[in-house]
Amino acid sequence: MKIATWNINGIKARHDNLIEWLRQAEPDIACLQEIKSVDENFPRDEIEALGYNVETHGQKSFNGVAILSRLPFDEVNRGLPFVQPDDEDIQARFIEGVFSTDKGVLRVVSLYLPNGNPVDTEKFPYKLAWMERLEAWTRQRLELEEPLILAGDYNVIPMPEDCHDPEVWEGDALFRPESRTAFRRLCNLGMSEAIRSVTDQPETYTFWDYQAGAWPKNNGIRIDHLLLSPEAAKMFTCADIDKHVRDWEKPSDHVPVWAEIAA
DNA sequence: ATGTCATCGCGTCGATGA
Repeated sequence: MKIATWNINGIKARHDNLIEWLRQAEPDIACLQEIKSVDENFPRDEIEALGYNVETHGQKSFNGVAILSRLPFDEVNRGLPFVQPDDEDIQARFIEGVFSTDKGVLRVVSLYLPNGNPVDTEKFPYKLAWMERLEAWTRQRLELEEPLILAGDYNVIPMPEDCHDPEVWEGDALFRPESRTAFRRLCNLGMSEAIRSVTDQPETYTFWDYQAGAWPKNNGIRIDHLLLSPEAAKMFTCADIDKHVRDWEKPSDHVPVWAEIAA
């Protein structure tokens, strides 16, 4: 089973690219971020025609996540649960789907972690608080001892080798020690990272800025990740990045990342 | 670390977010 994640940077702008990629890559489950659309406007018909069930958690203009799945959804949960009762999450950044496979239950999350810049505004503490909530949620889910995959745009550069020039990223919310530590804490719960399970190569990127010729210069960063619970990691077979998609007409600034598990 | 892009609001561009 192939599970992919892709920040498409707007479903309206990326519709044709998404359809083409689904045809070529044939993921069983595709987690999308930044659909930038309300649920009613998400173009489900053509995607459903390709054999996918579609569940979205959208909002107007910004954010928005979705899961496309060949397997039917047994359960869908929208929004990362609150830690504080007054901490109402109005930003659509989290959706969980539950599926039944031959090997049993499979849980997949599509998440879009807050960017956190500029760091001297309320955006950075919001990012860190969101990561704390994600860690608490994950800790609870791990008690179920089920295959669980957290896929999405984490807006975190885990290590210096995950960017072209670490000095440039010094102080940025994507590379701040607090962000990296929070990501590491999540991994240390027992979640393993799909791409780093198959390669330790530097310059393994998932995002290239639209600006300053970042793509032709390969000035990229690795911020899209798939984290696997121990039960999912046991079934893990391979992972890769669909880098070629960045060369298409009207590309997203992110490319798809995928993992395959024997289920 | 800016050679950009997507979205919205009502406007043919500016603000905003990334």
